[in-house]
Amino acid sequence: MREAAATDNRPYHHGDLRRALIDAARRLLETEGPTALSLRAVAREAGVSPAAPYHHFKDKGELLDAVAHEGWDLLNELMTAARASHASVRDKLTALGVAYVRFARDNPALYRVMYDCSRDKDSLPDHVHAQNDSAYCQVRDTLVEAGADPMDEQELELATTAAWCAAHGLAEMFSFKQFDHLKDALGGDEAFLRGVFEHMGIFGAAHHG
Amino acid sequence: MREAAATDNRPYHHGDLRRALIDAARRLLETEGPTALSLRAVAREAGVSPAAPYHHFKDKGELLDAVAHEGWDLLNELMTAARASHASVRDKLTALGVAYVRFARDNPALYRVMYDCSRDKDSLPDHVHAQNDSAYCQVRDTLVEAGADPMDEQELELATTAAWCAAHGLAEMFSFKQFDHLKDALGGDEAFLRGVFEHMGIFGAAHHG
DNA sequence: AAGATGATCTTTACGGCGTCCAGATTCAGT
DNA sequence: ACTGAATCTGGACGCCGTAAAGATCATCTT
Repeated sequence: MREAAATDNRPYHHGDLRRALIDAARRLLETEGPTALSLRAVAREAGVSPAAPYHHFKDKGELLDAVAHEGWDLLNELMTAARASHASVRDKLTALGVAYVRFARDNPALYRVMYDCSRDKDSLPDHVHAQNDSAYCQVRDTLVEAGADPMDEQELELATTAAWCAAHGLAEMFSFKQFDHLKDALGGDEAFLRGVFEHMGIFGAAHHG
Repeated sequence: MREAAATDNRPYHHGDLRRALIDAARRLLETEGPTALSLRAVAREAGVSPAAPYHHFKDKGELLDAVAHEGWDLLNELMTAARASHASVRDKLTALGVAYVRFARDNPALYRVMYDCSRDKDSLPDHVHAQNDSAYCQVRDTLVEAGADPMDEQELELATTAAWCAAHGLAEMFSFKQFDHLKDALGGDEAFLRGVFEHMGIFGAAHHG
């Protein structure tokens, strides 16, 4: 299987295999789900031998880390946009929570990889928690805007952590069919989200009534 | 618990292999972690051939389902006890939340299996959500005690769901080392838990000053 | 220009996995 | 005691992650 075929423009050395592998992994993740995401399948999808990825990633875990990294970046972007597109502090908080859960709903496999990678290391990636434009910091800063005392660091961290936990919990519960009838009764996913947030006293969704 | 005769005494037909397999799985889960939990390893631990489990479980998933089932039962028991051992409604709610997260902290591998099995089916087990003494119903009933209107079914379900999500989110975040400094600053795991719950407006942990 | 060097990719191989199948063994009902 | 069903073993298949050794190619040195 040398070069022979003129149509097979793939050279022996792939241009940017690292990039291609990450893309292939994300493609597989969307189409086949997380259980189908084997290193060999990714290599196959990228049109390369099963051992090729080892020249770009130490092991399967490192490839998944790279995929997860892009997931966190995307989430950070979405939350930045959500925060920016509302005026009042209350609306910003709600929008942040809704954007978070919506991301998890729209990218369930990616969301899972993001937390699975973190769990394997007992640690979230730095750019999720520490970095300035991280999702964590966006929530924290908005809480300060909302009146939290930035001097009382512990309370502020607790409140941000509480918000993060609440959003993550809702994101994971969201897909269970046990809540389908509630979603229907309330008139859709979005209303369900806001309804739950209302009761969490964190994301302060608009209360009706 | 029936013992597995390690000597040559073992009869061809195991007494209760189904039971022994579940116990072996739980033993492996505690000692080796969730990644080491293969069907073959479980069979090995139970002193039986790799194909033997197939006479008691359709596939690996069904064995995990059985393990998860016992996990939910244990969680239900712990929450029943937590609820019963406090007088005031507020203390009951706090105790329920703390018991939940404590269970996840003390049985991380089991907790993981419980939700992985559910996610694979997009559905929580019935006896977790519907059954009368389920964890869900315990929280819901306590919320009614706390003054929630049982006639307003939707609001009650939303509040219970919010509590569930909050507890699950905290349970999953708990192990990340990002929060270690907060735990230390607050004086331990327990204080951290209560601190977060305080901000969730659900489990109504001990009032702030 | 020629050759050496190192990076990249392939081939092959190993052990472990989930699962199926054909036998061996034992139990239960006649 | 005989028969049939239930239970367990041994072996096989194709997948997986990973490692080692060889093939191919880009680049740097001279």
